[in-house]
Amino acid sequence: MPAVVDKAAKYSEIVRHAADVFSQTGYHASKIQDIATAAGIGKGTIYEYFRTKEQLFLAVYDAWMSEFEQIIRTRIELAEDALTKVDAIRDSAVEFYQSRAMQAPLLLEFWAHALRTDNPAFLARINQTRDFLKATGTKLTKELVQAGWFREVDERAFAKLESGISDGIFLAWVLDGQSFPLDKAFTFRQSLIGMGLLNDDARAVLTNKLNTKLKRGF
Amino acid sequence: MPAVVDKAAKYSEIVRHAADVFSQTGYHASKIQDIATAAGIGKGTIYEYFRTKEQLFLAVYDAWMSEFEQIIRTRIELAEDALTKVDAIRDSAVEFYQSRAMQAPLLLEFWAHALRTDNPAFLARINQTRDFLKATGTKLTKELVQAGWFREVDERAFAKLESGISDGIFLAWVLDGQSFPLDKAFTFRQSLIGMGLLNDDARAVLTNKLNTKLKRGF
Amino acid sequence: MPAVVDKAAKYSEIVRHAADVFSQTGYHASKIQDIATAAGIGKGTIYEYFRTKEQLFLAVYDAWMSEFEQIIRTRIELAEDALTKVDAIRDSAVEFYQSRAMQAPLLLEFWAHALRTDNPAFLARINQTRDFLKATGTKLTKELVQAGWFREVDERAFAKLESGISDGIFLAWVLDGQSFPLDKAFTFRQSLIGMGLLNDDARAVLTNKLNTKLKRGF
Amino acid sequence: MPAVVDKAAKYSEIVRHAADVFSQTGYHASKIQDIATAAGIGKGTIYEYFRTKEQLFLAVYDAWMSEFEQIIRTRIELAEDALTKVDAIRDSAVEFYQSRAMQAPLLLEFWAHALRTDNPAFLARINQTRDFLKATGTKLTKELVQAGWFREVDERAFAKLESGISDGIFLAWVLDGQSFPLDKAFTFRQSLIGMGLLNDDARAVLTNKLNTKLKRGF
DNA sequence: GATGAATGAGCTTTCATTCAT
DNA sequence: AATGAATGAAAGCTCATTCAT
Repeated sequence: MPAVVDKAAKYSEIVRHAADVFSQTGYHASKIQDIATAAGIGKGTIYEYFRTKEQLFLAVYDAWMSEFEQIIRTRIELAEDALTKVDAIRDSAVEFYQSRAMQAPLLLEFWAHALRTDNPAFLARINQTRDFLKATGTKLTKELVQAGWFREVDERAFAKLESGISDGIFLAWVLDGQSFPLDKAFTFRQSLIGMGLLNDDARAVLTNKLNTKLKRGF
Repeated sequence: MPAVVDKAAKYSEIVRHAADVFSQTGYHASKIQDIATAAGIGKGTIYEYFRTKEQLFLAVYDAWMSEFEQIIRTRIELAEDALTKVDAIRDSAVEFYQSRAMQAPLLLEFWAHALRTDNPAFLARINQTRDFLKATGTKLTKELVQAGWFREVDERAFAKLESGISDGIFLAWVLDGQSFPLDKAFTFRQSLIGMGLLNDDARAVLTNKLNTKLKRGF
Repeated sequence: MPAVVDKAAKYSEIVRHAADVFSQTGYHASKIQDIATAAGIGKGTIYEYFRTKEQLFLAVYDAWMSEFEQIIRTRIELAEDALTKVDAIRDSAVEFYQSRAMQAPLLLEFWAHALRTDNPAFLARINQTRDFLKATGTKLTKELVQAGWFREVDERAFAKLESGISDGIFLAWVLDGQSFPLDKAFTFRQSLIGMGLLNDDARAVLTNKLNTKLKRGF
Repeated sequence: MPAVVDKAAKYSEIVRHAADVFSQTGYHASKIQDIATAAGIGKGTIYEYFRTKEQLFLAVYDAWMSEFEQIIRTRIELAEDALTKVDAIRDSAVEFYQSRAMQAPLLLEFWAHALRTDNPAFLARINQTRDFLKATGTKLTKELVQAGWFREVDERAFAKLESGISDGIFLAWVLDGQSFPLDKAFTFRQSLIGMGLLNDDARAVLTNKLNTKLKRGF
C-alpha cells in the first residue's frame, strides 16, 4: 500500500520537489539527481514522467501559474462588484508572490529561458496566463467604465499596462532582495492609477484617501 | 601597425562581440570559442582580458548600462524644465531599448543570473543603475511638485514605482515578442500617471489631450 | 550476465588498467580517456568510482602496497626462525620489485606527488607501509639480538635504516635502468650488514661465507 | 649600469630563481610566468636562455649537482688520509642536503621526470653524478683496503651500494618530513658499515666506540 | 513500472611557447 | 636583447539521458 498509487499523483510529487530544488539552486545549477533524491525516487523514474529536464521546468511553471489563475478566478467569483474585484486581483497577486518569495527568482529564469529555447511551449504557457490576465483586466475595466467609476480608456491597453506594471513591481521587489513590502507597493500603485482614471465625481469623493496614500509611499 | 593598439580598445572590442554572441545565442548557450571567433581572435586572448565567462557577461551588461545612464544624463542636461526632463527620460529609455531589441532577452538572463550567482558584483551593478534612476526620478518628482505641476506624493516611492513600471513595460514588450510599439506604451503610461498626479489646475488644462491618449491605447 | 557483476570487481578492474596505463605513460602524461579505453569502458564510468584522477592514482598505489604488505606478512608467518624471516623479507622485496620492474618508476612519481599535493592521504598511505616495515624490522631485530645472533643495537634506528637502504637500492636499480641484478644487490647488502652486526661467535662461523660474498659484489 | 651584464650571469640568475620557484611549488605546478616574475624579468626573456621549461628544470638540477660534486672534490682534496676522506664525503652529503631541505622534494621530482621524459639528457646528468660518486667511492675503498683498514671487498659494488644507501637515507628523511637528524643517521650508517668491513685488528681497536654508536641509534 | 550504472558529448580554463615590436 | 600580447592544444570533469535488468 504505497502512499502514491497513481501516475498523476507521482507526477505532481515530482513537480513539487523539482520546484523546491529549482527554486533553491536555480534551473541551470540543479541536477536531475538532486530532484530525484529530494523526491526519494530513482533518477530514471523522472524520465518515465518527463522527457527532458526542460519539460520538468515547464511543468513546474505550469503548476504555479495554473494555481495562480485559479486563485484569481475563485476570488473574482466571490467578489460582488467591480471595485471589490479590483482588490481581489491585487490581493491574489500579492499573496501569491509573497507566499513564493523563495521561488520568485525562478520565474525570471523561466522567462529568460522561454525567450531562448526552441521549444515554443514555454512562451505559449507564459502567454496563456498573460492572456487570461489581460482578458480579465479588460473585462473588469469595461465594467468600471460602464459603472461610471472610470473615465473612458482603451481597456485592452490599460489591462496590458496593468499586467506589465504588476510584473515590473514584482521584478523590482525581487531584484531589491524583497526589501520593501509588496502589498504596500501594490496599494500605492493602485492609488496612483485610481487617481488618474477615476471620474471627476468619484475622484472628488476619494481624493483625500488617495492623497494620503500617495503621500505615504511604500 | 595593428588596427587595435591599446588594451582598452581591445577590451571594448571583445565586449562588443560578446554582446553580439550572447544576445544572439543566450549566455548559457554561448561558447567562449564563438565569441573569440566572432572577434577574430584566439580563445586564449579573451582570458587575457576577462578572468571568466561570467566576468565577460558582467562587462557586457556594464557597458550597456553605462551607456544608458550616460544617454539619460546628457538628455536631462539638455532639457530646460522639469516637464521636458520627464520626456527626456522616457525617450531615452524607449530609444535605448528599441535600438537593442535583439539584445533585450539578454537583460532578462542577466537579472536571472544576478539572483543566482555567488558573485555580488552582479546585483551591485544592477543596483547602480537602479539607484541612479531612483535618484534622478526622485529629484525630478520633487521639482514637479514644487513647480506646482504635481500634487504631493512620496517622491522616493513614486520614483521607485516608475522605475519598476518601466521595467515591467519592457518585460511585457520582450515577452510579447515586441509586438506593440514601445514608445506608444510609454506615452500611454505617462498619460495615465499624469492624469493621476497632476494638480487640479494642470489637469484641467491637459484633460482633453490626456483623455484622447487614454482612449487611443497602444 | 555481464562479466563484471559487482562494484568492487569493477573498481579493481579500473585500478588494474590504471596501473598499466600510469606505469607505461607516467601519471602526468596519462589521460583519463586512455585508462577508460584500456579498461574498455566509458570515461564517465571512471568517475563513478573515483572522484578525481588523483584518487585513482592513490588507489593504484594502495593496491600495490597492500599486496606487498600481504606478501611479507604471509612469508614471515611461514618462516620458522628469525634468520629465515630476514631472508623472507629480503626475498619478498626483491620479488615484488622485480615482478613490477615496469611499474617501478611510478613509485617514484607517487613519492614525488605525495610531497606536493595538498591531499594528506598520499603521505599517510606511504607511512602506513613504512610503519609496517619499521615495526616488523624492529621486532625481528629484537629477536636476533635476544637469540644471540646480533650484538646490541638500537632496534628502531636499525629497522629504519634498513628500510631506507632497501628503498635506496631500489632507487639505484630504477635509475640505473635496472642494469644490475636486484637480488644480488640485496644479498650483498645483507652480507655487509651481517658482517657488522653479527656477534663475534656467529661472525667467526660465517666469516668465510660472508667474505666470499663481499668479494663477489653484484 | 645594470646589475647583470653578461649572458652567463643572467643565465645563473634565472636558474637561481627557477630553483626557488620549482622548490616551493613543484615542477608541474610552477608556471614560467612565476619564475619570470620572481626573477624580475619578462616571460619571453627566459626563452632567450632556455628552449623549454624542461631545459630549465635540467639546468636547475645541473647547477645543484655541479655544486655538490665540487664540494666533495674540494673537501676530499683537503683531507689527508683515507679515513678523513670518508668523513669528508659523509659531511659533504649531509650538509648539502640539510642546507637544501626545502628543495629536497624537487630532487625526487627530477628523478621521476628523468625516468619518463624522452630527453636522454636527464638520466645522463643523473648518472654523471652517480658515476662521479661511484668512482670516488671505489677509489677510496681501494685505499682503505690497501691501507689495511678494510677487509677485501668488491670495491665497485660497495661504492654503488653506499651511494644507494645515501639516497635511501635521504629519501626516508624527505618522506618522513625530515623528522630525524640527517647527520646522526649518516653516522649510524657509517658505524654499521664500519663494523662490518673493518679488519679484525682495526675492529678490535674501535669496537667500543662503534658499539656505543650502534646502541645510541638516531 | 522503477532503477541506477554507464555513457560521452561538451565546455571552460590553463599555460607553454611564439614572435612582432 | 627584451618583452608580453596572442595563441590554441589539451584535459579533467559534469551531467542529462539511455537502457538493461
